[in-house]
This record gives sequence, structure tokens and C-alpha cells, in this order.
Amino acid sequence: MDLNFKVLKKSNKNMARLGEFKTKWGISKTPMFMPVGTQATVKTLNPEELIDVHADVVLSNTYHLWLRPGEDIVNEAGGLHEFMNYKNGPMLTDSGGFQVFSLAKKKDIKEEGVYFKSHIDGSKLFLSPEKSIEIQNKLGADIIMSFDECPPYPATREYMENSIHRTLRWAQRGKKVHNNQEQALFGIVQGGEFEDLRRESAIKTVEIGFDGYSIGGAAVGETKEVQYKEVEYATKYLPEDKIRYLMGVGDPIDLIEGVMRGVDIFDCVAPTRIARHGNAHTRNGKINLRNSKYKRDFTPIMDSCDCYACKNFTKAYIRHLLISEEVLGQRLLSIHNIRFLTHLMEEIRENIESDTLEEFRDAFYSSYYNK
RNA sequence: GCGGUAUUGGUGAAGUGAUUAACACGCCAGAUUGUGGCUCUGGUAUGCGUGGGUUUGAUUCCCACAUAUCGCC
Repeated sequence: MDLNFKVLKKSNKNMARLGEFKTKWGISKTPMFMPVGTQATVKTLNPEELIDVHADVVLSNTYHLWLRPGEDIVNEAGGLHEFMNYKNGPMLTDSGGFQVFSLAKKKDIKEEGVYFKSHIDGSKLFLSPEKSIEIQNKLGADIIMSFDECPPYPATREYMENSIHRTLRWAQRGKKVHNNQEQALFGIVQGGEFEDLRRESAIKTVEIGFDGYSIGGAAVGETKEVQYKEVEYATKYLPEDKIRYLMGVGDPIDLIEGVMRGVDIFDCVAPTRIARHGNAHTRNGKINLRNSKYKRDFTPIMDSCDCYACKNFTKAYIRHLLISEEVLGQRLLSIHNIRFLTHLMEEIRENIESDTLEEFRDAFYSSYYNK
């Protein structure tokens, strides 16, 4: 399904663009950050809280839902939105390609697909492009992903070349079996740090033709410089009129840098994961609320933040919750961190509108990183 | 009053006549980028109740004292 993506304004200083797309849930504005709800839940948050933090698109995961509770059960429930009762915006499912990379200890990547073992019970599993799309068709997210290989970093050129060619063949096979016309299907650009391979992957993925294009294999251990180059190598060859999705990137500065290189949407587990480990984003950098210096700090995490945690609770209280391992502490920080990023994206959109994104980037950088 | 036992970091404790006093918890800090939620990595006793003695060397052996605890009168 076409998402009717429209570019409303383009920067003339960099590749940033303001846009919007349409689904049955309404208009979604880009650039946007999407929180991750791997197992049909953004960990610790309920749907009302997702609305409060201005979440729009929410991610979920093919691999996890395939294993539990199974795509048929989600389908019988009426699809992901009904199952988890999230009605505020579109949903997106990842294909499972990344899980093969990140959590399968032993994997056997073959032309037909990937053989690996379940992280739950060790049983033998097989995921293929066709299988992934079939599962995603049943899960019923608005946007679904092609099944790709996320190659490790560093990888040799030879490995990467074989990998992107296989990912291209997989993309074609997935597209062929995609049969839910209410879902947009995205292709994924790989190629690691190699400029020509990113280019080839981008051009050939576009030739196959998708409703949007993802950039994968970023933020897997390379430096930020390399990461930004990888993004540039890909976005240069992606069509203006389709959404560009940088997968798995969510460090605040990476969002700004990504937007300046033409990325429209991002997702990342970081805001919720670091929250569960006691960290909060602030304009003056990331802070660890478990640190003893907050024992008697009776001020909010951020005075200027409009999230539920900042409007109602002090650092001292949240620290106490974290130290006492009370789940409310993890929840309040998850709320704050997601809101921090959605607010950052709102500011990014305003600054594209006023053509001041570079100044905004510099100001953000100096306050966030020069503590 | 007499006799026994014990005394190791913030806590529970292991241990040895001689290289950096184990481990756990706590505490202190760090990590975390398409999530294997509640994880991982570091740091954390210049000292083994106090004072004396034996010894080349004592936290480990001896004596006294202090404290705790048990039993007896």
C-alpha cells in the first residue's frame, strides 16, 4: 500500500526534509522517532502513556511474536492494534532479520533462508523471506519490512558483496509473496561501510520497487563518522518521494545527523532500555539517576520537559524507586526518555521549517555533550 | 563469681605462621543504538576487637584486657 508520502519542505543547506504520510490512523509527520515495542508492548508503558509521550508509529517484532504468542493468535485478535489496544498511530513490524544477527548464537545463513535456534527453548527454527512476510501479513502492521541479512561490523568486502546480493534476492522473493494490500512493504539497504556497495544496494532495491526504504546495518559497532557516511551513501540514491527509515538508531545526536542526511523515520530501543537501567536524557547530556549525587535532588529530571515524570516527580524520588528496584522508576524514566526524543523530533521539524537545523544541531551538541 | 565459645570491610562471612585476605550482598561508577526487560563491566578491608609477647615473619600461636554469647553457681 502506498503511504502517500509527501515532502512538504526541503532544506537548501542539507538533505533534511519535512514530510507527512497517511494511514488509516491519520496523518503522521516526519521526521519522526518510533518507540520499540518488541513483544507487542513498549516495555512498561500502557497505550495511554504512549499517547502522552506523543508516540505515533510504534514498532513490534516478527521474530518475537512468531514464537510467542504466534502470528495466528495475533491475527485472530484482529491484528496487532487490536491485540495490544494501540489506536493512536500506525504500527511497523521488523522482519526478524536483525534478531538472527543479534540473538542467534549459531546461525546458518543459506540461500533459502536462515537456520538458527530459538532464544527461548533452543529449538530449531527456520526463517525465510517468504515466511517473514507471511507472518507480517498476519500480524497486520501498517508498515512491514523485507527479510534481510544484517551483516556484522566489521565485515570483509567480499562478505558484504555476497550479503547484499542475497538480501536483494530475498527482497524480491518477499515482495512476490506479499499479499496484504493494506500494508506498505519496505526494502532494506545494506552494504556496511562500503560506498559502492551501499550505492548498489540502494539502486537495486529501488529497482525492485518498494513503498519505502530502510537503511540497515548501521550502529552495529562502527564509529559515528562511519555511521553517518553509511547513511549518506544510501540516501543519495533513494527516491525523494518515498520514506527513508534508518533502522535502530536513536542516540539524540544521531537523529539530528540522520535527518540532515535525508532520513525521515528512526526507531531505537535505547530510550527504554537505558531507562530500565536508570539513565535519563537531558538537554545537558545523559544522566544516571542511580548516582548518589541525586539522593537529595528534589528537582525534576528536566524543568522544561512536559512529560508525566517531570511534571510530578523529583530526581530524589525516582532515584529511590530505582535503587529499590520498584518498576515505577523504570516506567517514569521510559516515559521521560521517549518524550525527550519525540520532543526533539518536534524541534527538528520546526527547525527544518525555519531552515535553522544546523544552528539547532550545534546548540544541541554543545549543551548535550559538553557537560 | 566460675567455665566455654566467639570477635575479619557497610552486611553475611571464607581463610592462612610468610606472594595482591576468597565469595556474596550492599555501596560507588561505567556501558547499553531494527530489545534474549529486571543485564553486563569495573571499583570498593595498607588491614583481620585492644594492648603486649613468641618468631626471620602473626590476622593466624601465647598472655592480659574489652565486648558479645552460652552454661553453671
